Amino acid sequence: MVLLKNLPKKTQGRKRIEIKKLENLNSKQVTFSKRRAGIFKKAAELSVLCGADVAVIVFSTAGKVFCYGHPSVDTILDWYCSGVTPAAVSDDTAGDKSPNRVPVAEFNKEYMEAIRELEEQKKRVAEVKEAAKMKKVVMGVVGGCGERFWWEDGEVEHYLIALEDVRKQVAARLHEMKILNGTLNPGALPPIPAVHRLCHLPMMTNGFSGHGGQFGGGYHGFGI
Amino acid sequence: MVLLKNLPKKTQGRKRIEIKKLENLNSKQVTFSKRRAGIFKKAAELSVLCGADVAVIVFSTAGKVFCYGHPSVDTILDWYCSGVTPAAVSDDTAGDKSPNRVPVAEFNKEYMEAIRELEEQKKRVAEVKEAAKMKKVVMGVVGGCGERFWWEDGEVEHYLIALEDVRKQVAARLHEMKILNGTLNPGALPPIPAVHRLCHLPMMTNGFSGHGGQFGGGYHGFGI
DNA sequence: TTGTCTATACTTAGACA
DNA sequence: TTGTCTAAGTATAGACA
Repeated sequence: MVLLKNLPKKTQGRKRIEIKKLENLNSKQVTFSKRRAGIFKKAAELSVLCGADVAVIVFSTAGKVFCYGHPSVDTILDWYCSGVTPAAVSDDTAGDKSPNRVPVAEFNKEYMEAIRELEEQKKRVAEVKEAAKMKKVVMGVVGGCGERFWWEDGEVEHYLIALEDVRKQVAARLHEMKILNGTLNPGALPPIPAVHRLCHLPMMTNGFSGHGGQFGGGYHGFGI
Repeated sequence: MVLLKNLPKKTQGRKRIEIKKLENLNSKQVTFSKRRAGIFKKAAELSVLCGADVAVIVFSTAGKVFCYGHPSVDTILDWYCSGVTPAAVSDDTAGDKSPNRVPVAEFNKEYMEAIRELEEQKKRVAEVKEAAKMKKVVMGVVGGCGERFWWEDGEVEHYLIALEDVRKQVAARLHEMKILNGTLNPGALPPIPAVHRLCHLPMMTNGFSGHGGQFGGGYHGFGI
């Protein structure tokens, strides 16, 4: 039975759209805002529900950065970049048969070729590395691509770590709060100083024993 | 009018859940899989619809890494870590009044304090930096946290860049394909070698002129 | 660990403020 | 650029394979 009352609808409601580049600038911006918030919320929910650690980084076409991370974007990036995952830490000399490698050998020929080339490059790097006599120093990158320096003592490292800790706390507190409710506008943030790429967590090379409580208080409770 | 036919429903349908830690291991794992896929799909859609560049990194509690990125996770991380965003590149000496800074001055006292401490740390680092006589060398980190070395010539850099290019292509091709359809299982991936944190894109310190076509062919078309 | 199948809960396009 | 309002398009909880 169909109601023919034909009462005027206030809106047409949501309309299906194709997933393709939005041409209208305004709707593109609006959609970007809404969906970005949606993704952050989903990420936060995944984090809470499953205890997962998540980082989401989004660049708008205008070049603005938006990000979300739990326990913090930097923490996730540190883990990711240093490959601290137990399941992922594999012996690089084991070759494709290692159970820890991605089982994509059959993906396609192109992939196989790339892998081969990758291994070759690795060998070359290893050679050069050895040629460099393995000279080791403590070092870091500060302030951006153009401002590299190095030192051999541990003093500077101390400052850098302290610096990072502070920044982490600030960034984490800022982003974590109320993301779940969509209340906080996860706005553009200042870029992470390159110093954060410093690999200063040698104790984390083979486990995750310290996942949760990096910042003492622990703002796992998304509340507030 | 209510239909009292009372025909047996096949399922109860989706049920509302609280956003809190799932205790049941199995449902936690299932939820993790489904929602993770959902987020990747959303990220891919955002990327296509709005031309945004996105990276999503997820660590399961088991320590597995799952990620999605467009144009690639590494590219996004490079941009993020080096702070190449036009809108985000600000004069660090400008202080909180700089229009490019996040307008969160009023966020709360804690934040203000943290910022203050941050600035102090920065000064200290700057001091030490100067004390180090700004000695500059080309350097990198290869293989992980424990294997640092440096060199002064540009030859090694060449290899490292080549290495990264190859890896980028492989990773990008692997993750981008069919994420939109949820067809490809965005499985756990090998960790990014620490070498990727090398800041080797000095030409990207002040603009985004080369966003899209990093890999020649350009796999913007998610199709296939 | 992933795919399928409902029935629902949740997200969001479009219009407007 | 964000919030509101609807109606409709989607994602997904739970059960099973």
